[in-house]
Amino acid sequence: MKNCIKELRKEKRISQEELASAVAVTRQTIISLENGKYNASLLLAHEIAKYFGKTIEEVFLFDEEETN
Amino acid sequence: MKNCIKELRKEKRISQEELASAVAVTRQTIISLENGKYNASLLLAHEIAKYFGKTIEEVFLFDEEETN
DNA sequence: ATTTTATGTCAAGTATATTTTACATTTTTG
DNA sequence: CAAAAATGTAAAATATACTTGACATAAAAT
Repeated sequence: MKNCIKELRKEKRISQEELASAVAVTRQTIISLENGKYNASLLLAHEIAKYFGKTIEEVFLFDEEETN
Repeated sequence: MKNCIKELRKEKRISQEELASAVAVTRQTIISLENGKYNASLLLAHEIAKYFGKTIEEVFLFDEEETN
């Protein structure tokens, strides 16, 4: 699964640290999500989408082929 | 977070087992989600929503107050 | 009434998400 | 250029999602 967190964050011109505290997680978590190291939980995905005023499916892109 | 998996499933008149295999998880997982024992992962949420032809936010209801 | 099918519970195990801490590198700013 | 701010890496610890298997009860079917 891909996401456009980094792009949305840069549009808003905020740092990883600001986003992290806005959605109540660690900066490490934001880094890992942006760099595709793992997937957000449903709650975190919701918080992030809400923060950017988007829907979950707008922020997280589910390319088919990943029913891993 | 709440969800209307059980309701959607009953509308479609399918068993937990059918849903489970359709989205490639265990029946246990479906039971636990329906009974609110834990939250789905983002990927599973997507699979389930897709299966029912809905968006994630239509199936999973994020009552605010749960930034636990 | 009894067999089958569907739903539920419990507990232990594995996998993955998130935290914490500490440090290295890159980018921005004065 | 030097200092500060932002981004990145790595590893160990904790939390939560998901699996497996075994068994109990409820609902539906014959």
